[in-house]
Amino acid sequence: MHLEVAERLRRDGQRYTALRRAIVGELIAAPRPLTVRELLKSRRGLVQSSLYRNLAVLIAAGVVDRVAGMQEDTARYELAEFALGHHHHLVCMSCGDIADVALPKTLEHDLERGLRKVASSAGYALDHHRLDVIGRCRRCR
Amino acid sequence: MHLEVAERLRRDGQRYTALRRAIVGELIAAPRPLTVRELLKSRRGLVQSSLYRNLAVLIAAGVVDRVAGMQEDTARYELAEFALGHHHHLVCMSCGDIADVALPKTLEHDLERGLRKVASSAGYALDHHRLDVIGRCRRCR
DNA sequence: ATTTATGCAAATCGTTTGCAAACCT
DNA sequence: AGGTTTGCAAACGATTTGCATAAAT
Repeated sequence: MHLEVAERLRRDGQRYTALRRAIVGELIAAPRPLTVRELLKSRRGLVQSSLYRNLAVLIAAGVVDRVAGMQEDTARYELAEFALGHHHHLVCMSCGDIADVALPKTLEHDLERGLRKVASSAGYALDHHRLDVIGRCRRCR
Repeated sequence: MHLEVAERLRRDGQRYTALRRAIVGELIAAPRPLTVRELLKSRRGLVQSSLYRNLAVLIAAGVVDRVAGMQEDTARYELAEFALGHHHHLVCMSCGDIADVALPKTLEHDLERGLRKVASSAGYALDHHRLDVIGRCRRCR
């Protein structure tokens, strides 16, 4: 994975520094998208501004995706699709927790096809979509 | 529409003040979700804090929904589903513009069914979903 | 040697809150 | 009067930026 990431950064004219490697390592280890606060706690001595700057670089290089939580005041970050595959998010409306989910392939396919049509008939060129499933997690039921 | 809104506020123990009426009026007139900045410009003398407070009241009463834009740093507001019907958003990844769209009924229905299954098998109780279609609008093609 | 990344502190931006005056019933 | 809403200013929290130092090529 690190090799792939390094390659993507190189293609974008960016270095794969120790800090970036550490951040990517955390994201690889995490079972779900992480907030900046979580990332900061995971590594002592990690500085906010550097973290934000590196996340921006990683996003620009297509290595990381920024995803919105329930209350959109705190962003979360996860590895990009090339690493995690296409998926969506289950968001708990009570505690804000997030889990990754994938749709059945046929449904995802139908959806994709429908969206392309809907987008083009509105004059939009479809790039991608994001789908969040809002509900209550096991603990918050 | 204002009658319906008044009723919902009343049910929530809230008044339908002139300011709230004005805000709802703007949202009714708008062809798409509006930002706080847009709402502020639309009415001279409208104060930020009052606007935010009233939006909170309207959201709590189920009259308004808050929706996330592309770069989730600026929220947008629109009338709730009871007024606009269930729909999704086309978001321009270049200019950030937003348009409302609906999926074909059968697709929406299949999606709903699939999501319920996916959610429950992850231990979540489905509440609702949000689907954003990201692309480039006509002008940004 | 020159460019790029980092840490630290200060600045920004959207949003929220405290408080006193205005409003409604 | 008694509780609610409003305006204004200050407070907040997430994110960004300026600048001097450290690291990488």
